[in-house]
Amino acid sequence: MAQPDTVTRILDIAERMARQGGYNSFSFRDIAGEIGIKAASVHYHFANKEALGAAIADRYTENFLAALGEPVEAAPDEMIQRYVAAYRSALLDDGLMCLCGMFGAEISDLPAPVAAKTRSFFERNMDWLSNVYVAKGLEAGNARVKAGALIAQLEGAMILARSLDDMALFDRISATPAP
Amino acid sequence: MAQPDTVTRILDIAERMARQGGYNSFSFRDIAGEIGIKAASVHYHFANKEALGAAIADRYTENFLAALGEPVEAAPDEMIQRYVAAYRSALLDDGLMCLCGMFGAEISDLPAPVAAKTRSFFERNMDWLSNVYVAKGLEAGNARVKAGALIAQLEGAMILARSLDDMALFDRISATPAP
DNA sequence: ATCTACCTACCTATCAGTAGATAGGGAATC
DNA sequence: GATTCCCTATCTACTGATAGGTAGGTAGAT
Repeated sequence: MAQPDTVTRILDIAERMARQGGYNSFSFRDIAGEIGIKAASVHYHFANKEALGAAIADRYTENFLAALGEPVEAAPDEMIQRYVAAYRSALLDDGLMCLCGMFGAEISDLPAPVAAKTRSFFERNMDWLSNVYVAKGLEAGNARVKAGALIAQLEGAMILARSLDDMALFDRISATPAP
Repeated sequence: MAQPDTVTRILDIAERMARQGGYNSFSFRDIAGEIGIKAASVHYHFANKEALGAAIADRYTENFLAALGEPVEAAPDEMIQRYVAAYRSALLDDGLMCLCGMFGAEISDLPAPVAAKTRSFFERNMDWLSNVYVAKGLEAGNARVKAGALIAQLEGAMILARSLDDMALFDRISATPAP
């Protein structure tokens, strides 16, 4: 079997629940129940809910960026394709919303540490994509807006595809300039 | 004073709370407290939470589409501008997320009636915008994807602008083609 | 006399969080 | 080699707050 350790299982379950229904949709009780331990035992690993929320946002960001590699690792167009593919995988392989897209929508209601990690996800993604667009020849300011436009479109495309229950729409949108 | 009636106040408060933190962030208790009545009295107007959730999604959709007018009311480019302005107003005038963007992110965790209203918001918006793009000369299929791309970008731009606390980013993104 | 819009008073379920006990393992001490 | 001690990971048992929801009553207007 080689079950992952308890901390990993807590993070996995909390992340999955949060990516379905947001910050208020995961609970210590449900997580514990799924693992087969008691809710109080989850508190041994994560002092409180905002610590767990921040932990899943942090892990999500690290994994996401690690999967992307360095922004200058290949030709800019290939890196952009890779960026789109990362969202595509989150949507289709996981069958879930982007965690930070979800938290981003809820940002004004999140505990400060969770909001900060969410913001950091977008800042680091903006930086990464800006570097790609700069490598493609854009001026820094324009690169940043272009980065924002792509991130926005991909987050929105996830929402739209899931709401309309039409996953193929994600691919069609992510290949289309918006305005 | 001319306070709006209780039903309207309930809807207003529930909508505002939902647009901040999602479906799980508004409660009969909080709504009642803000109006100055008891939680049980809110149940007189809305039998249960999913009825209230569906009601705010429905009212939001109707108001949104009413503000847009008919898709062929003016030149296509002007209608697109008007569409962008509707999101801009939701973000900047209200200072809130789009209700259905929020519900769309949470769609897999919503009670069926609320999910249906959310889906309906996007379907009707897709129809409306598709008509604009058709009027602009696009073939129906392409118009639909173009519509999806713009809706996605605007929903995502709201998330991004709020997460990065940079409202000007919304305007820059909504004027920029994404991929 | 009925309807509207509220009320009090309650229910059961769930929430995050805490205190204190315990079983087992490993390491240091005798 | 046995004993002591501590650490880890869990447990039981609880708290106070909050959730959605219900039953039944009531004052005032039509």
